[in-house]
Amino acid sequence: MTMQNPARRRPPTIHDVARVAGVSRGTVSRFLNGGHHVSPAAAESVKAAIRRTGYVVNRHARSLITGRSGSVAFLLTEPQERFFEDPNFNVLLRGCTRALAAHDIPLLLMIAGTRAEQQRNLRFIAAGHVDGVLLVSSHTGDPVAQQLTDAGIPVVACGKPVGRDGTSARLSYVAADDRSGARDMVRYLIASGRRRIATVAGPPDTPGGVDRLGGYREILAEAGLPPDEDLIAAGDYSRDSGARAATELLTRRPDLDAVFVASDLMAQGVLAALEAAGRRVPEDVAVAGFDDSPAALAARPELTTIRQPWDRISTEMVRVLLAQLAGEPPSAVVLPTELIRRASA
Amino acid sequence: MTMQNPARRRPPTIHDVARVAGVSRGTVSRFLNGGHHVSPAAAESVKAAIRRTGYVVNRHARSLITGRSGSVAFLLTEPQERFFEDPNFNVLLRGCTRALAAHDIPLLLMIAGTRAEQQRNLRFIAAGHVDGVLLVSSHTGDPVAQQLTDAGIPVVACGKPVGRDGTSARLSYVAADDRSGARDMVRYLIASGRRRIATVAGPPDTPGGVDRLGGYREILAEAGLPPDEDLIAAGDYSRDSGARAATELLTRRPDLDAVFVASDLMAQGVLAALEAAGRRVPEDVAVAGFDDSPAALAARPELTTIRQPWDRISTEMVRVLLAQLAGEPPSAVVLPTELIRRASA
DNA sequence: CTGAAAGCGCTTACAG
DNA sequence: CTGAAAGCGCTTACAG
Repeated sequence: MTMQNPARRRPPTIHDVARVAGVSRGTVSRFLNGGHHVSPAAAESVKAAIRRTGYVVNRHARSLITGRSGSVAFLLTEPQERFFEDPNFNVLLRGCTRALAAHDIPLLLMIAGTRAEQQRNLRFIAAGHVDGVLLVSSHTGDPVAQQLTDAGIPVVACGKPVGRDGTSARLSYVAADDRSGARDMVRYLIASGRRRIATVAGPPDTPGGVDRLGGYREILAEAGLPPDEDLIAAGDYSRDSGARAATELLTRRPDLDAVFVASDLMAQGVLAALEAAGRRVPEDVAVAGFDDSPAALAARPELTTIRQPWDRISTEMVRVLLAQLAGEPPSAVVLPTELIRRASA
Repeated sequence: MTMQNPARRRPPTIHDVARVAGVSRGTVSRFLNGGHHVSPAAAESVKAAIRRTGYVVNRHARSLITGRSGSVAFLLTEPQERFFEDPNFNVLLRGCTRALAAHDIPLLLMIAGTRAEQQRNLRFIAAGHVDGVLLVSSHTGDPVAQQLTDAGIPVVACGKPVGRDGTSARLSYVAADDRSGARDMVRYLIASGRRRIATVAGPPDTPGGVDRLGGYREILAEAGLPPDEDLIAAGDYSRDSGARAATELLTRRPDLDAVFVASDLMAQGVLAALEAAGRRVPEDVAVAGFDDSPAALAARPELTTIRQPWDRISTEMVRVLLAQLAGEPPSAVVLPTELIRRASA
């Protein structure tokens, strides 16, 4: 770790710019930081000097004095196997990276699947190496959000935190309207004539697991369809768990004519199980997914599903975080979903 | 951007540690940087003082003086639509993040799909804000690798750069053995009795596009099968392009009995086109993919494919980059692939 | 082995 | 509006 490439010459500093512009370093710095208290003439010559020298601010020096790093962490505490398999993750990560880049803010990617990794990242963040955190973590048991807010770090979570109590009121979040999306889909299934509608829910410690199931129950009740726990199974958002849940549902209720599945990936598993059982989709059984991920298009038949506005979710997360960095209080943003009709239902 | 959370008190500095340990700041710093020229007794008291104060080094101050940022960029110059859709991307990104985290090195994620984004990121990197770059970019026309090495930045590319000339000899890379993987698969198809073996190649300006096609041609020749350009089509690694290519191949050679496809995603498209044409897989036509991505398992039937060792690719990329940061010369690493048998061939 | 001191590049009151 | 100066927290020769 000792060698420095000799071809790499030392970049120009604020001092070089000041000399070329014929002003003091303080004036250059003031120009860089908003241009207040800088005369138009001075501003002009500084601008020209910056161009001429190719000056780029040294963020380390700036951070040392301001106490802010100018960067943001994208922290993934989800056990990575599951979430990295989720195509939504890419859209979210890309969106956040882009939205931050528009503000010249680098994104540090941090993965904390294990407890040890969580601690290491927490120390790093608490040491002030990032100004704020975009948090992706959907499980209740996860103490990271609380620890971060306790440490005074601005945090914006992706998805509604489950089991929020009073102490976590400081936590901002951005989420799609899971409940409303579920309601739309089940209403659609009923409207297309289905009556024995099963569901494969997500884990009960995730917002998607709770609210999508809640919406399903509500619409069934509103339609006067009797509640039936035999029509309800749960998975862990993986493809395999969807297949297992569907097999179980078919055993309990062989007469089911629709399955509302809480994720596209699980819906792929449901399709496989239905095929293995000799059921035709959508003729015998309608299958509806959730997410409108690439998995929905890869499925055969292509999935009717609920689109989550991932592009907007990512830009909103960044917007809310930057607002907090600027001193505004935490806020919650819930975004509408959209029903996408394809071949499976 | 002005408010500082008042609850966030100033973290301990090296000065606090020195005071508690009863030594000078220089001694603490020497302890932190390898412990050379520090007596065992001093080391002990410093260690205790660090624990007691909860000291964490201020990386900005360190970077300011060492000229090194202690961080690394993961730079994606691929037009993002395509590569973010690629499930391999996740595995690679996660692997690199983890491998770097083991060395306490943060990863900055940078996306440069457009020319403007490339320039912005290039400026950021050349300004010394990262020590090295893990580069993902598979297209020849892409000047980023050259610009980075010209600027004296250590770079490790993922995949063999196409059209390398003498001037890019400084560029390290880590890649799977595409040619050998393609040879294995075509040999397997021949061994299972196929004789009219078509291929859907990748873009000719990507290493996968060149070497997988090259391996295909070689084995056909070695087996004494006549070369036939009608059996060769190309896609752009997207699912749709695979479907289009397969449709074209079926028109030109309706008698084909196998298709070797240069990616699993394109193979999904090939499967769809074959199904639409009424061909059974693998009975009428064997289909083989490449990558062993999640797409291979999502396909129906599940794909026989070539596994790329993405875990090893990512750890090797990080190893080679760290070696370069330590002063070692660039190097190339080519990793073996593995044939995975499933239902499609 | 260890301390005192200089300096990395920047920002920010403080005077003028 | 602008300059001179202090200081952010650290590393590194330099003496001892």
